[in-house]
Amino acid sequence: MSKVRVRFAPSPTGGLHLGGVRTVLYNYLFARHHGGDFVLRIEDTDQSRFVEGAEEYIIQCLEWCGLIPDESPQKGGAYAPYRQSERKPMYGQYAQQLIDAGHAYYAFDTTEELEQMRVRYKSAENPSPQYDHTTRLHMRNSLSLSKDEVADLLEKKTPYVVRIKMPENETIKFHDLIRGVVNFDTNLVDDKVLLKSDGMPTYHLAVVVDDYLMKITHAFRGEEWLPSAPVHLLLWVYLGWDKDMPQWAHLPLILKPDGNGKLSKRDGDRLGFPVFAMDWNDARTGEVTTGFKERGFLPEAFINMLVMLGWNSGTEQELFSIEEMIEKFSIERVHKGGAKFDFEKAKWYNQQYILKKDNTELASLVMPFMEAKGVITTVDFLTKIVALIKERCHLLTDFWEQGHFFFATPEYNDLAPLTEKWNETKQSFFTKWVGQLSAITNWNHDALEANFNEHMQQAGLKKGDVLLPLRIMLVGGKFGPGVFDIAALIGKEETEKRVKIVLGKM
RNA sequence: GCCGCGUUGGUCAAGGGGUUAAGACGCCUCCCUUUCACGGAGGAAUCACGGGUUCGAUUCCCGUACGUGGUACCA
Repeated sequence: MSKVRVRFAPSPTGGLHLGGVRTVLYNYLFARHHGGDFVLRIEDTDQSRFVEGAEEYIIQCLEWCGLIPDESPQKGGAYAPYRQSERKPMYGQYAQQLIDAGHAYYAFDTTEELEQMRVRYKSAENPSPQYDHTTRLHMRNSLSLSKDEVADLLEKKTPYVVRIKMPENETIKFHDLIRGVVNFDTNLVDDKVLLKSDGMPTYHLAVVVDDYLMKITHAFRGEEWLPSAPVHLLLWVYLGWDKDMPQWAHLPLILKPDGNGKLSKRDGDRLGFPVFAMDWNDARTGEVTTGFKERGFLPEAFINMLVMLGWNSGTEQELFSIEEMIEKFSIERVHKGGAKFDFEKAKWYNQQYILKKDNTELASLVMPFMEAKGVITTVDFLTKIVALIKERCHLLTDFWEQGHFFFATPEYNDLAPLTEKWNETKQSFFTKWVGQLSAITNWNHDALEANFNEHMQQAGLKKGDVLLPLRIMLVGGKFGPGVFDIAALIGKEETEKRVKIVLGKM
């Protein structure tokens, strides 16, 4: 059996959708599992949709995810070039081969003529008429025109496209790795354009030619490609390459959490979660769309969450290292049905990885998020804080929410929980306690707690009376890790300062 | 409209002719902790519908419904 070769073939038109990353993941895992190659091919045949920077962005996303291709436009490889725009000269001959064999034909119809055809044949039973065996003889193409007319049009450099001539009354059958046998009736498939008037191939021709030339053995793509699969199957046969045709797998869609339908960037904006892997800065509109990375996800967690969206190992295991995924992944265990994206579950995955992560490493990952909030600190100090608050953080951005009081004195916007149950006893207890703090020589958690308890008992108070007030004084709210841990970390002076500030407000 | 694909709790899902139909997220209760969280123990909640086949269907077959994708010189 030949070496496994798979490919991810995005078109550089915008942000990298989480469904795209999952397709990359499944390709990558499959390739690694079988000791094969993973190729990145850029499908930029539509120059009108080309977006500046999109290709570099895709590469960066793959790097962040740790899904590095073996061959790519940047890296090169034995099958270069890996950008379809740079492969343009290669497609024409195959289109010609198809024409010569009678499996494709020239079509000279203008956009307006196509539009007229659709209007003319449109009816209640047939709302979207196709360019197919029922209509092609009524159009201007090398099937309906005489040889001389065609030669003349060609001679005059009349713009044309090349269309596949779909056969009549045939059933195209193929085996999909996920869905099993799938059938299509060729009468219902239209004569897809293979070569555009600008000489560029459409996806349909390009995907077949490139998969053949690049010796792709397994082709994984989204379910939305299933209806055009018969065109691709036929092309493999007509070009005489069917012995080398890759095995197909059409991946289920990732759906929006509410309602139905494919998950789109809009849903993310609407429901408040990212859809793209990384921030996407659209050069055309100037719009910035938040990505999972910038939202505070760890790449390992992002990948783990994605692998489980449509695949499972058949066991109860949910957390997998990339090595385990490679070992256990199999395309046959991919679900047929689409999966609704659940941001809560995504956050849970991230939390699991935060909990596992070494504190020092975690601190360096959290650092940029702190700096973005204007916090200036050292990895050393941040490591201590991260250790204390990590178990209540789902995202890297949560560390600021949960720990900002370590870096700045709280603003005490809401002291109501304190004032409600405040009294003279508490006032004098805290005044007295804060007054003797300077005498404490070993400023640490245990010593502080012992000292506090001693004063508390002398004043005839209980933990329930004074612990929460102390927390609010130090933190500014009813949250955070143990109070004495906080006091130990922020230091004696800051502790004194905060207690006095609040005492002054009571 | 037509064609393709799909349908197990709110979500991700295991399973597959006879089961108390796993597990996870989320939700609820309790324990731990005098905050929150982590951790622990419980709980509510599911086989879209109708026909077959069968001693027996969630599982197999056929319909229906619903959803979704496609029906471009976009991928």
